[in-house]
Amino acid sequence: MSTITIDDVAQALGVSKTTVSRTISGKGRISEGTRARVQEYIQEHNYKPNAVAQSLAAQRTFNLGLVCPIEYEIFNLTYFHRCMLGISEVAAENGYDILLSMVNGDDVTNLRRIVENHKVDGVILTRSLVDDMCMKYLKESGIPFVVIGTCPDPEVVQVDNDHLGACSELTSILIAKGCRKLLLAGGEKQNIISQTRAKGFREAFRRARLKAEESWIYYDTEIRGLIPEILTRALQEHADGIICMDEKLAEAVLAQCREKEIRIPEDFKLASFYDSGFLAHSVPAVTAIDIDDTKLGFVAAQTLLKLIRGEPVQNQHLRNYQIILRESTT
Amino acid sequence: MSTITIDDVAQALGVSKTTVSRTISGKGRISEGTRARVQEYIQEHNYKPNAVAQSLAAQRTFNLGLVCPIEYEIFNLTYFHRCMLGISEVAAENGYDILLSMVNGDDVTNLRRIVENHKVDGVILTRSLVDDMCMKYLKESGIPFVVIGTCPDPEVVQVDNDHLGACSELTSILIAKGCRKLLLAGGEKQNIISQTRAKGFREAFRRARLKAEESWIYYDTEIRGLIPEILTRALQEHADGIICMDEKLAEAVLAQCREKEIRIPEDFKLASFYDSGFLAHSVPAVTAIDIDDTKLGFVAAQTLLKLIRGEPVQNQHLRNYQIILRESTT
DNA sequence: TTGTACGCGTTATCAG
DNA sequence: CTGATAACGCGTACAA
Repeated sequence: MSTITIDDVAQALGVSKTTVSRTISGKGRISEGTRARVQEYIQEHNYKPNAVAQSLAAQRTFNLGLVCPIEYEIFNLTYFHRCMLGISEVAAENGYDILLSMVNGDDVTNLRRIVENHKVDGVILTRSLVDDMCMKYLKESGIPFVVIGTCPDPEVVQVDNDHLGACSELTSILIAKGCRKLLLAGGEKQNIISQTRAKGFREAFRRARLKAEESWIYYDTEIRGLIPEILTRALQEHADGIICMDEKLAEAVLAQCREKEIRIPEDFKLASFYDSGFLAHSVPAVTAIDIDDTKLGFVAAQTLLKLIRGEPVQNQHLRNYQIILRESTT
Repeated sequence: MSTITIDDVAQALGVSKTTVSRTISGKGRISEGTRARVQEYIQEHNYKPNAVAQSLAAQRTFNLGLVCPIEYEIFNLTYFHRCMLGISEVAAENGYDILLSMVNGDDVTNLRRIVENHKVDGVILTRSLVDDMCMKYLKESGIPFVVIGTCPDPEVVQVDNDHLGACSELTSILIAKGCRKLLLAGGEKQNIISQTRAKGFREAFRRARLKAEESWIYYDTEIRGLIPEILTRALQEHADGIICMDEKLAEAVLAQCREKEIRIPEDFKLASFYDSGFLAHSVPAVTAIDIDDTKLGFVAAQTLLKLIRGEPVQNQHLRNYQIILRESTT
C-alpha cells in the first residue's frame, strides 16, 4: 500500500491541496459538493496526512515525552504502567503520541536528546527524587513539563495523590483501634513520596496527642533484607503493628510473621499502601489503601497539554484514594 | 533559550547552510578552517538540527514503535521493562527514539494511528498471542516489524529466547533426579510462549522414554486461584514436583506447601522460570531459569534497524538462558 | 572547497 | 468558495 500524499489527492480530484487540507481540518468554507467528493476519495484511498510534515508546519511534534527511570523495580513498574495508561488515553484523544525516554540515574543524556532535537512538545516525569537531575534539566530547558509526584520547587507543576492525607488517615484508624506504637516501612528515602507519607504518619499521632518516634520509621527497607530484622525488633519492643509502603513489603511481613508465629491481627496489625489481588486474597486479607494511578496519569497528561497550549494550570492534589479495611487490622 | 536553526548558524558565520550541514554530517569535503569555525559556533550556541525537519527531508522518522499491551500484569511488566532497556540502548546508539503504543486487546486503533500517520519507521511487538491482531495489522500495513516471541507465521521476523530448549533442559534435569511425574503450571494458554514451554516439557519426557500426561499441564493458572487445587491433586496423585512459568506462581506454591506442610525438596520439588531475588533468597531457595530479556530487546531492536535499512535478516533464537540449581530441587 | 536551488508534505496567507 | 504561493528546517544534487 503505497503512501499517498495530499498532492496526489488534489491532482486526482482536480482540485488544489488547499481544498483538500481544508476538508480535513474543517477550517475555511468550501462547498458541500467538493467537500463530499474529497471526503469520499480520502476514505476510499485511506489517505492520512503525514504527521511529520504537519509537525514541521505547525512547529509542534504532537509527542509527549515520558521519562521512565531504568532502575524502576517491580513495584514502581506497575505504578508506572498504570500511569501510562491514563497518559496514553489522554494523548490519543488529543492526537498526541508518547515518546519514551529511559533515563539512568543522574544521566540525563537520553532525555536531553529528545528535548534538544525537538522531538517532544512537553515532558512528563513519573517520580520525583529529592534532588532530581531530570527535573533540573527540564527547568533549564524551558520546555513545558509536569511532575507526577511532589517536589519542593513551587515553580514546578505537580500532580500527585494525597499521600500525606492517605497515610495520615490510615494511621489514625490504627490508632483508633488501640495501636500506640506503629512502624512505618518505606521505599527509598531519596524518594519524596516516602517522606510525604512519613509526614502523614507523624501528623496522625500528633492529632491523637501522641508522639511518633523517628526510630519507628524505616526507609530503604529492602524486602529480603530489613523486614526480618524489623519484626524481631518489633516483637522485642512490643510494637502494635506496621504500615507498609507497598504490597511487596506487606507480603514479606506476612511471610515473616508466619515463620515467627506472630498472629495477625491478634498480636500485630498490618496495613499497606497499594491495594492488589494479593493483599485482598492473602490470609489474613490485608487492609490497604487503594490508589487510582491511572487517574493520576490522566490528569498529568491533561495538565501538560494545557501547559503546552499556554493555558493556566495549577498543581493538583488528587484525593483519589480509598482505604479498604480488612481482617489484618480487625 | 530560543531555538536556533541552521540558517541562523549559517548567517552568523557568513557561510551557506550547506557548509553547516556538511560540518555536522561529516559528508562532503570542507576546509579544516571553516569546519572548525562552524563546530565552535555550534558548540557555543548548542545548535541541534530540528529532528522533525530532518525526518521530513529524509523520509524517515527515526522513531521505533513499541507495542505495549495494556493488560500486562505484573509479571509481564518486568519482562517488558527489561526488553525496553535493550531496545532503548540500541535505539539511542543509532539516533532513534521509542514511540510507545498501548494497545488494548484486539483493538489496534492506537497502533494503526502511529503507523498510518507515519510516526514510526518500524515496530517491535513484545509478545505474540496465538491470534494476534497487531501482528495481522502490521503484516497488512507493510511496515517493517519484528516480534519478540515466537509465532507460527514464517514470514514474520521473530526474535526469541529458546524457551523450548530451556524448559526441556530443566525438565530433563528433574527427571534425572528421579522425578517421574511432574506438573507444569503456566501462563495464559493463549500466549504462545506457554505452549512452547509445554512442548519442551513433553520433549524431555519423550527423550527419557517416558510420557508426559496432558493432565499434568495447567494453563491460565491464576495465582490465588488454581495453585491450592493443583497442589491438593498433586498430593493425592503423588506428583514429584512442579515447574512454574513464573516467579509469582512459584511463590504461591511455596506458600501453599508451607500451609499444607509439604516439604520442599524432600516431598516435592519446585523449579521456576525467571530468576529473581525472591527465588534466590526464599526458604528453600528455588531452582530457576535465568533469562536475559534485555539482550532480547537489544537483538530485536538491532534486527528491526536492519530491516528498516533493507538489510537481510533472519529469525533469531537466542540461547541466553541459564539454569541455576538451588535447594528446591536437591 | 563552497554556494544555489529544490524537494520533503502540510498549513496558512492572501488573492481571485 | 477556491487556488497559487510562501513558509516550516533540513539535506543534497548540481553548479560554480
